[in-house]
Amino acid sequence: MTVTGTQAPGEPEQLALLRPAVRRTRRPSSGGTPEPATDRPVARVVLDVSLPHLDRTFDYLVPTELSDVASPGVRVRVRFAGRLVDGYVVERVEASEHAGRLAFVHKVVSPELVLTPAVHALAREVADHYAGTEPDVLRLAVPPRHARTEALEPETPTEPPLRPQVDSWARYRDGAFLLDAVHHGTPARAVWTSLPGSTWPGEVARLLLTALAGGRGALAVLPDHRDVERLDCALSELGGADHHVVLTAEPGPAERYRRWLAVRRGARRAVIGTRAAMFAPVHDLGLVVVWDDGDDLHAEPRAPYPHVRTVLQLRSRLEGAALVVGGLSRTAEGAALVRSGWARSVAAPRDVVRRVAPAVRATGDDADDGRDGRGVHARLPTLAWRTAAEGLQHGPVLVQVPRAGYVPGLACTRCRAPARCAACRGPLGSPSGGATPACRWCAVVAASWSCPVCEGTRLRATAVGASRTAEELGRAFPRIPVRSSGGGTVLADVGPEPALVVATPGAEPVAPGGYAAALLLDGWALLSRPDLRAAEEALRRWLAAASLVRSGPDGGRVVVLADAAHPAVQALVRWDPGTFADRELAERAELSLPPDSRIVSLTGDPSSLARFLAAADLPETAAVLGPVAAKDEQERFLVRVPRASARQAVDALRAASGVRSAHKESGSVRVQVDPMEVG
DNA sequence: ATCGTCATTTGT
DNA sequence: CAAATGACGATC
Repeated sequence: MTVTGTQAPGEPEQLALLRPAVRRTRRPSSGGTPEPATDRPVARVVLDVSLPHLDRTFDYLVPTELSDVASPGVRVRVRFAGRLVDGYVVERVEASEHAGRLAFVHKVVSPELVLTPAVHALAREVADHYAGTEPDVLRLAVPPRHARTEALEPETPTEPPLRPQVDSWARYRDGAFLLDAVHHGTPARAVWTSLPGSTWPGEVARLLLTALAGGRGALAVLPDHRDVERLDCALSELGGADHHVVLTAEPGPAERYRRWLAVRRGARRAVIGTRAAMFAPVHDLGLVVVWDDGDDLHAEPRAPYPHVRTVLQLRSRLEGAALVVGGLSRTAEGAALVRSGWARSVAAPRDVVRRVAPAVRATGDDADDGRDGRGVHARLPTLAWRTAAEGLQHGPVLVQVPRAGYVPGLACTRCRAPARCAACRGPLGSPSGGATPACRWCAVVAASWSCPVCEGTRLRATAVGASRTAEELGRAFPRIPVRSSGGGTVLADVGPEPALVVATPGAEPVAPGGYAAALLLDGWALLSRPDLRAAEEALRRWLAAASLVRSGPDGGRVVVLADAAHPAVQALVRWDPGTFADRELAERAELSLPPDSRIVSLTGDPSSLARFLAAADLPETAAVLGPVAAKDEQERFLVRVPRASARQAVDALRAASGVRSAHKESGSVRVQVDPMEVG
């Protein structure tokens, strides 16, 4: 349904209408001058205009004939500064505060209520947190309209399921507590470290079904489509297939909108999906889950670059929902939530972990490990070689190789510790052409570097490149089939027969009953990436691959090619991501890095950046690092600020964006709060 | 994009 | 000194 109103009348006293309904024009309303509605004639409208200084609501008069459909939540078209723009009604009120003349709502696009009060409030907070605008967030949160789909027969609602068994959650300390809280609608918050194996989809499914059984809605966000499919299967197996929808980028716009509408209309009370599902308008939300929060797919690449974990944190608070941050590993951010007392740690006791975790050994790529022969023998330590050969007698062997294309960093030649800047602790990089190394954050040149660990003075590049090892492995086992997963072709699963399964991180296929062994190659390169999350990320990828290996005492073997003394490697060998995350958090705090401090990256052309920073009234505690050169003749600054004054700094940067756009300044400045990759 | 405001220029 | 012009900022 579309009803069209007319433009604002040119008459002088269509003012703020402090007393509506008193005004009667001479002409009947058919003549082109609309009558304002008698009941709450003023609509507050969020405009789809992403200029920072216009990031607020604007008031419009509702014509009588639109009064019934112009409810909070509908899409509208309104005249704004001479042009028609899209927007959403977010409120209907008696009178406006606006001193000037109000224009009429031009048209109600559809009576469908697409922007719920909860999502409006969430979008506002997300915009504020990320120094962005609400319309930018709404573009991520509300899918484009598909008129034909709106007209279809609506889905019929389903009955909530009975309460499922606590079951495998009993293996976790505080697992039963968590399920109980979710069932009773208590907004519990947990950072959950899942046991290895393929049990997590069932465990997440039980969480969701428990929330439904308690009469509340539920939402789970996972990094990629394969993870969503696994959870989808688990829900079906537990008999919960009718209660949820899958929101991913896969289906076309019509199907996506159909599923989204089923959620919005309350016909489905649970949502599972990838990133964009974090904004799904679930009714009476009682539980939000983010799985594998360390995966960088959880970071939205469009402005204002919100992260799933952060959005769901805000959401759980706004909507009184329980929050579960889960994964096989644990991020420093997750550890920080536990440490601050905001969330509870849910993990299995050590003896349970030891029973189910595969046996992991580390082997350096140094000569002391001993090598024999030529070709792959020369490039692979004996232990790794033997593990693969023995594993292939019993089933498939997984070989994890890092994706090509990581930016090489610099490390100490002697002890291989990643080289950090003496001035700001940022990572050192080598400008092209092999010139003097310089900091990638603050651009200070490291003319005379010495290693703080071993006092070595020479640096070497830490390039990634040994993926060819996998091909050579294949040639070394001529009768064994080699399956490849990664890049364009990602396999969901492989058979139980012996095979070498070469996969890049995140693309590991599942093997029935688990792999007989896994080789995690190029550990050194992963660990010395010039990124503050390099170690955490390496462990996350290793745990993900190793958890696909047969568990228990007679289970599979895992070999990682990395220094056994490195904390991330020790955490893998001992299967103890919790302790590692605590350590990582403490280390980052010492270096004033996230999540202890907040980092905001500012990218743009040099003159815009200079004016922007001059206009930003940053707190005293903020450190401005840079500039360093970025792509397309741009520069980048990092603003580093302690958590306590982070909000003040972000507000200041948002205000500076407002000033910039109000003055119609040329050029652009991209503001990214807590970017995933720093370095 | 467009409209209104206010300062400045131009015409008598 | 009034009318015309233009720069600027808000935009309901």
